Amino acid sequence: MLFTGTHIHKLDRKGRVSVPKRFRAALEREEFAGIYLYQSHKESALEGCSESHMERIAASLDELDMFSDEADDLADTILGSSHMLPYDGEGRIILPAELIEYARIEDQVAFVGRGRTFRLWNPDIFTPLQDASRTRTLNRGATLKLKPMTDPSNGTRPRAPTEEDAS
Amino acid sequence: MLFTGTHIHKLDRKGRVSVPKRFRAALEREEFAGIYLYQSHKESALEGCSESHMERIAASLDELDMFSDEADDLADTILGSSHMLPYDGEGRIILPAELIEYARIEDQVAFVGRGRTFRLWNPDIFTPLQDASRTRTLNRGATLKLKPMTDPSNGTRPRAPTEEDAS
DNA sequence: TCAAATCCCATTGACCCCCATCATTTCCCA
DNA sequence: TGGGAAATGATGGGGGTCAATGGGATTTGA
Repeated sequence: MLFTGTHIHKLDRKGRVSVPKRFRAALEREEFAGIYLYQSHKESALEGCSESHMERIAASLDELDMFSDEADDLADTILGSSHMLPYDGEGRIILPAELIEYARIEDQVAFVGRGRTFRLWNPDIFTPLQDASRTRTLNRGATLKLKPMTDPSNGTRPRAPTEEDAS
Repeated sequence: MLFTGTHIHKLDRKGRVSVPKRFRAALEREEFAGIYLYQSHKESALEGCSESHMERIAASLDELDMFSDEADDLADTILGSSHMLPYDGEGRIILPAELIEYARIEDQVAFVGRGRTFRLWNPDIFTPLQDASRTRTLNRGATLKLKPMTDPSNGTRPRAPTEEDAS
């Protein structure tokens, strides 16, 4: 139920690309047989997630002030630009032209796991960024402070994020 | 539940290596029958852990600001570069070429226990480092401050008692 | 009526299952 | 206590299976 690893697949001339088997397996329990994609506002990449995660995003947006500029912008960029993409019989999706263009994808697509979400990249763009990321992490001496062990019986998050988390 | 000791195994010509029995035993209760590996950002080695440990990493990342640069970097270097490697029937994994190259592994692999995680090394690289590290520890007179015993519900029992234990 | 989406089937190559052998440790009993 | 048998873990390799891919045929919808 985690998206991990980097999987590079081909974009065929019909605009189709196979969703990695591991990712499909992580989404097995979802009601909708497919994925959601929207444009990343930070990177030249696409954000991908499950239907239930998309609902979580919508719910979080609901909690922001309905009329704040921030909520407006997020709603537009995430919900407004998101695409619901069903698999075909072989577990492929059709990448909409708008998204291909936005992420400057050519003939290959890198599916990059980020835990509960994932990203789609042009591998030629992602690889150097990942190297840079690794270097920054090393220089920063960053280590991740791990959460205390939770009940191993369910492995899920203990709570929903709150506004304090953003501070 | 702990990874301890150093175990050197052979990498065969199909790129497979046996995971030490002791390590597999430590992972017995995991849902996923296999291990996760990713490139260490500090050493010429691979970091290994269980699925539930990877879940912990993902959950910890989730708590950082979703859009912080640091969380982004860590997600790319850990979650994005991790490989989910299932055992075959004999308890072996296939080491991806990318990881073999990164850790400069040749025909042997050293599995080095580090408690809740472990590392994979080229033994020729690890052994001298281990000697150096032992010397440093001695010179420094380092001592470890032990945590108090925690609740008996999960951590303390090393394993279920077997009939042999009665003897 | 045309274009795009979906279905269907063929191909291929990597991965995984299976079994056979080898090495090591453990066990048993003289 | 030593030697040998049995059990267990590590290693090697063949071949079947399935995920990824390509492309034609059929349907859908504008």
